[in-house]
Amino acid sequence: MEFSFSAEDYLKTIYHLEKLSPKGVSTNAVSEYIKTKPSSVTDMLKKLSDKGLVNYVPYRGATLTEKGRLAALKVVRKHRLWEVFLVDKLKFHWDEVHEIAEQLEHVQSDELVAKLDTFLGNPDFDPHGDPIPDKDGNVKPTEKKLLSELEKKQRGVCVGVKESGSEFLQYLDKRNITIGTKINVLGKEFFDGSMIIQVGPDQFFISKKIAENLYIQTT
Amino acid sequence: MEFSFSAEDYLKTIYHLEKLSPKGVSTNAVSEYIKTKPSSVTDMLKKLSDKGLVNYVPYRGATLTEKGRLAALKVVRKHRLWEVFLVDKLKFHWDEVHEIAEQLEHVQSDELVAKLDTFLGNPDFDPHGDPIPDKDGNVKPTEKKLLSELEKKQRGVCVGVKESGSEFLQYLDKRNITIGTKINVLGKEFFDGSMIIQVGPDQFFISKKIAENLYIQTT
DNA sequence: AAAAATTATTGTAATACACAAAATTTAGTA
DNA sequence: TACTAAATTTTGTGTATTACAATAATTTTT
Repeated sequence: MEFSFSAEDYLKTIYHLEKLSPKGVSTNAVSEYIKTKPSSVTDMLKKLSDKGLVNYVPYRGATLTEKGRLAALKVVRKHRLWEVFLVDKLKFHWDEVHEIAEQLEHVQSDELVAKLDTFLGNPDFDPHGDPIPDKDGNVKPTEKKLLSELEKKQRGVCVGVKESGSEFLQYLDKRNITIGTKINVLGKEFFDGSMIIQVGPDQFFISKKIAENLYIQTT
Repeated sequence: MEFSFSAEDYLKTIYHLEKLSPKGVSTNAVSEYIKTKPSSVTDMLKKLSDKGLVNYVPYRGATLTEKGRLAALKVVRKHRLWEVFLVDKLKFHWDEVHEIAEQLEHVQSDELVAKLDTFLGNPDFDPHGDPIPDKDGNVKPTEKKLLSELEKKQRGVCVGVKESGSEFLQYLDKRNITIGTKINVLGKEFFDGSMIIQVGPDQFFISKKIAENLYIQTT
C-alpha cells in the first residue's frame, strides 16, 4: 500500500492528535496542525475513509483504523529513524533535522528501513526522546510519573494532571503547558523540591506543589 | 531553485543522453528513456525551456543550459552518493540500489548532501563505477583507452570506435554494444589477447581484433 | 520529389490538492 | 426548550502537473 505524501502527512497528524483526543480528532485540529482550511481537511478525511484508513463520522471527527494506525506508525518510524541517522551519523544538531526527516520519511522501501534500523543499532528513541515504533508498529510503553519524581536532565511529555482545579489549570495555561507539552528538567533543588524546567523556548522555576500535580510520560 | 520530481527526472535523462548526442537530445530518445509518449516529452521540454533549463529548438532536440546542467548534476550527485551509502553502509548489493536512490535523489537539502558526502569519505565513484560530480558540478575526467588495454576485472563505458567499417558496426550492433554501453572484462587470454566480457546480462567471447577497435572510458 | 519517420500542436483527460461561500449540524446558553 | 455561535460539511471552483491521442507540420530518407 502506497499513499501520497500528503495522505501520509494527514495520517501522521491524526496519529499525533489522537493522543490528545482519543475519541476523535476534529477537522479544525487537523487543519491547524497541517495549516490548511477545514474544508480541505474534510475532503481528505473522506478520501482516507474510503481507503479504510480512518473512521470518519461527519461532525464527530476521525480516528485511525488499524490499517491507518499501522500506516501512520510506519511513517513515524521512518521519520524518527532518519532523525537518528542525521544526528548520530551525519552530525546534525537535533533541532535541525525535522525538515529533512519530513522528506526522508516518504521514501518507500521496507528493506531500506530494516537495514537503516540495523545500521543505527536498533535505536529505541529519536534525538528528541520520542520512541521509535518497531517494524510491526509496536511502540515501547513509557512510564507515567509525577514531574516531581524526575531528576535533573530527565525529560518527558505532559500527559495529565492530578489536581484539576481551575486555578491550577490557569497556571498551566499561562506557562503554555498542556497535554502533549514536552518538559525538560534543567535543575532540581533538594531543599524544597522546586525545579527549573524548560518548556519549548522558555525556562522557568516551578514549586514542588506544581511538580506534584503534573503527570509526565518519560522516555 | 526547486523542481518537481518529474522535471528532475527529465533533466537527468537529458544529461545522460547528451553524452551520446551532444548536438541535441531528440524527443524520441527521451520518451524511450523515460517511458512516455513523445508528445508528453515535447510538453515538458517547453516547460524546461521556459525555466531556462534547456535550449530547445523544435525538431532539433534539446541540450541543457548551464543552469540546467548544474541542476542535473546535482541530482546525479545525490543519486550516486546515496548509492554509495546504500552499498557501503547499509550493505545492499550494488544491483539493488537504483530504485531506492531514485527516490532519495529528490530530497532537497544542500546541507544534507554535504554531510552525507563527508560521512561517506568523499567518494569519487558510485558502486557501479560511475563518477560522482562534486558540489560545484565538476566531474572527474576519466581516461579513454582501447578495450584491449584493459585487464581482467576492469570495466568501463564504450565511448567510441577506432575502425568504423559497417561490418564492424554491424557486429557491435548484434552484440548490443553502442556508445554508452558498459563493459566488464571478466577474463583475458594472454596467448591471443581474446577476452570474455559482460555486456548487460550477456557474457561472451571477443577476439583481440575487436578489442583493439573499441574505445573505453575507464573509471 | 515523394514517401517515411520524426516531431509539434491541439484538444482532452485524469489526478491531486486546495479554497471560498453557503448550508448544515452541533453545542452552549439563556 | 429555543436560540445563537461555533464548528463542520457541501458545493462549486480553481490550479498545477502530467500524460496522451489525433492531427498537422517538418525533417530525413529513398
